[in-house]
Amino acid sequence: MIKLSKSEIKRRALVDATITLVNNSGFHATPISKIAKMADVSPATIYLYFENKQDLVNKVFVETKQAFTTYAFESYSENMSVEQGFEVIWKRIADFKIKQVKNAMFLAQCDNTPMIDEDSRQEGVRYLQPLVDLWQRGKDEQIIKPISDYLLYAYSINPLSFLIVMQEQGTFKIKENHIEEAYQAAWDSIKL
Amino acid sequence: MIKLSKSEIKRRALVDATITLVNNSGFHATPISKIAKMADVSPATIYLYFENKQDLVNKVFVETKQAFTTYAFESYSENMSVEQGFEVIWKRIADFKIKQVKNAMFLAQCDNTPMIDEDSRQEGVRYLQPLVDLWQRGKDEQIIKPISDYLLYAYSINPLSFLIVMQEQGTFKIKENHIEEAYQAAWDSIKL
DNA sequence: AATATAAAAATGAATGTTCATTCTTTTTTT
DNA sequence: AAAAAAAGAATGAACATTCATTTTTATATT
Repeated sequence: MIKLSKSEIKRRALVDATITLVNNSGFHATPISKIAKMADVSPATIYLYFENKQDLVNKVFVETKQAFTTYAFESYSENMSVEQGFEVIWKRIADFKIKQVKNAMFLAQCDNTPMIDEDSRQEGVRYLQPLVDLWQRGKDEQIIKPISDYLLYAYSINPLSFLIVMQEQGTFKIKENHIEEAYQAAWDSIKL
Repeated sequence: MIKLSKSEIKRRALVDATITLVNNSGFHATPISKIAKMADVSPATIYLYFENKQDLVNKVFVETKQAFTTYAFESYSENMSVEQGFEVIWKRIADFKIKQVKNAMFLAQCDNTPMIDEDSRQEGVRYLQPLVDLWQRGKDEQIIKPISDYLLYAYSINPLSFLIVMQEQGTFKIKENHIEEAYQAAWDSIKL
């Protein structure tokens, strides 16, 4: 267990409070004062860690996206077959979204909202490069449909976000067997 | 051409301004004063048409969702085969999202954000009933995978939202042939 | 048809609150 | 005892909503 410095603990509390409150009320409906209170810190202290409110949310977004993709590619290696690679990545993504619902919800809101600055949004996209590369290989080897990466993403990865949002809104509960079904649907829609 | 009353014209201008500005900046970052200005109306006038800012956005959401589903089911009839019915509905939805990007964007933001009150959100869901009924028939006739409606939606309908959002963020341009590809991927992922 | 009058619709300015950010002082660490 | 970190209160701007008037519309009367 790595010992965190006091300021690192504080910073994480801020990041965590931001995610929780933005999930509940949205970015602009969440006052700095509330984030400070939840992180048990003075409002002024936030400005020692971040330039301003916008910088705070941008950084929280980029860091969360990075944590997400790191998790997603954890058990993937480039010398796997395309099908195996995709399965491994897909299932890690599913795993992340189910185990870290809060973070997944936050990312979903960021992706569909003008809340994050364009630069940070772009940075978030770049972390997905390994998946894009895998798809390219899949197209070259004629294993994956020769369609745009956006279509591939829309049909194989993005649906999970929708399911998580639905789950959080309380209308739908994801069960064990759903994951396998969802994976099959994902692969069916992109395989050649 | 139906002649609209003066107040109906004004109301529509308000609805339209709301959608435009919420798309650009998000709900809480959009002041009533700006909506009023864009609709060429005094801020006070908004309160003659809507109870308050929250009521405004709730109503705009419900009405836009209704317009969307009316459009979606326009050319569908219950005596079509399951496959034909699905194709017809799917393509109308695609059509709506491409031709009415602004409205589609707005709905996507509403779906992923705590901006809309729970009641209005629920009301929006109810309009999709005909599609749910069609899926039930498809499952009974063993044409569609026996999986939850949420999974079916996630894999066949929702991906379009993602594509539209990407298109609007300027990273991706939907082309004619994409639609057919996307439809195939949608059907592939839900058919038995 | 023209005018007068009442009702309705719309307005711009005022109000009070909320909030991001800054400033000065205090506490903690080195 | 100096430097760094944190705090709480103060500041000023932005905003949703309301209020007192003005403008427009509809109706009635000549």
